[in-house]
Amino acid sequence: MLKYQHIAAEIEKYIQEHALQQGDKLPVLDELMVQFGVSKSTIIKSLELLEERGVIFQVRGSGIFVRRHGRKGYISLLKNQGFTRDLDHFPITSQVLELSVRKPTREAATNLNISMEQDVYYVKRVRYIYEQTLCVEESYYNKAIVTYLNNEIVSDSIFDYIREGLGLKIGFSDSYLHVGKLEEEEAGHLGLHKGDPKLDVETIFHLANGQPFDFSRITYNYIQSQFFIQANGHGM
Amino acid sequence: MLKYQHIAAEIEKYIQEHALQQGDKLPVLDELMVQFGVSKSTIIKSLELLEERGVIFQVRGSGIFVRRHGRKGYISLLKNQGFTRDLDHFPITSQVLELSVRKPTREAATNLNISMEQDVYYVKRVRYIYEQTLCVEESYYNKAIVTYLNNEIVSDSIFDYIREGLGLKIGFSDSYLHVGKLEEEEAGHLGLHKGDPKLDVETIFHLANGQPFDFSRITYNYIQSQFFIQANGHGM
DNA sequence: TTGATAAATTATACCGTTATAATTATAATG
DNA sequence: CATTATAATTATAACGGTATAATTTATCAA
Repeated sequence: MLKYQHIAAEIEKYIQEHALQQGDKLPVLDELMVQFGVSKSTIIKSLELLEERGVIFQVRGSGIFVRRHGRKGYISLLKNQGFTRDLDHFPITSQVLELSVRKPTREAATNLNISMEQDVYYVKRVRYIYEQTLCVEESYYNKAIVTYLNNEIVSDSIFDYIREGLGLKIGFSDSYLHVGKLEEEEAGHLGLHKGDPKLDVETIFHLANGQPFDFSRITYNYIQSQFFIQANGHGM
Repeated sequence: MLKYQHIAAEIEKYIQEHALQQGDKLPVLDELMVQFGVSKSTIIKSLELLEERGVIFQVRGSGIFVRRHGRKGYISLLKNQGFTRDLDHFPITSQVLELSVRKPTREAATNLNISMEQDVYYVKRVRYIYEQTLCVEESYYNKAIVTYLNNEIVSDSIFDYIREGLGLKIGFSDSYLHVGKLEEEEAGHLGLHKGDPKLDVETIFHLANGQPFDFSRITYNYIQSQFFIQANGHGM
């Protein structure tokens, strides 16, 4: 693990263990430098990482402060690993409805940037939180990249497997959100009624080298659907 | 304007003017250094900014590449200025339903971190795209920070006024999303029916020094509601 | 006490450099 | 020709430093 990542993790751990609240001040830069025995630029890199993740914010001339969202049980739309992290104190289970190799739909092929003759893994899952259905997920994985999947992997965390099992580096993702009304079939899976509200999230996941490897559409149960986004000033 | 911001803007302009597509390669670091006549760290800072904004991605050992989302007409959930930027080719208009000084609700007071006796500006607007209603927005501005508002400002861009008119620096924001069914009153404003789907987005906007100054809830017309989010690997 | 002014604190911009890791291109090998 | 080894390219990590801008604190004057 890189120095700056390690330091960032240490600082984050410190914040959690000491239950620091929004606005609480952290040690100043020079102090952190001495404390961790690294150069200024390394500390700055760590702090930038934490700022990007929404853990802290920095004010020139003033200091480094804790930033914490108060609401629990919300799913982050930025960490694209979703539930596993945010809802880790909640009992999440998966039911695999289908796992097969097939040809992609036109839409999937376009988003994965492959031809319609190339093979993909198709995965359809229902996710539960407590006894309630959380969402239905349909995913297409480019089989040229994600060469192998089985029921065990798919029941667990596919992304962990891609990282550790296949040794691939996951990069960025583009998500598109739509609100609409449930179709009959979707409503059945979610235990809701046709015409009820739904949130569809389409995401294209890319490797660190820019190749798209996963196109997925998740349909959320509107009753369980709470999301949050932390935006930083630079994007504005 | 800072050097690295200026360079980032130049690079972004270059990408747009030359209509570069996803995957197209930009000049290498050393070349950019020479081209802009600045040090390596400054170029790196510019590229980090563009990466954070989802404009480019970098691959070690390979190069700097263009990243572009293909779909038009989607509202970014990260640039919290919303429409003005994303939909700037679409005719967006506002109708101010109310502008008044009042005491905040308990919820607004909590989120603005003030007491219920302190004054706030209350703004209620409907936003239209083409002839369709896009959303209804209710906002509470801490009057101790946003000292003055009038109808003209509120019809235009409140955030531009806060930045330029009041000289305040806007920092980060926390947004919370819920999907639900429209109430009678909301449906009326949006030209929809009670029980139709809706997306509620609550956002707390902070100044760069961490003070919350605006708490707003936007209810979107589900028919016009298309959003996108670009996530970067570091957050994962 | 108040208000203005100066000083100290603190994060940020920017410079320059060395070392390293990932990728890609090239050469060597069978 | 395919495979492997090597070299070149390229972004990233990490060091250390000076200058600057924003904020907070201390100082002083009224």
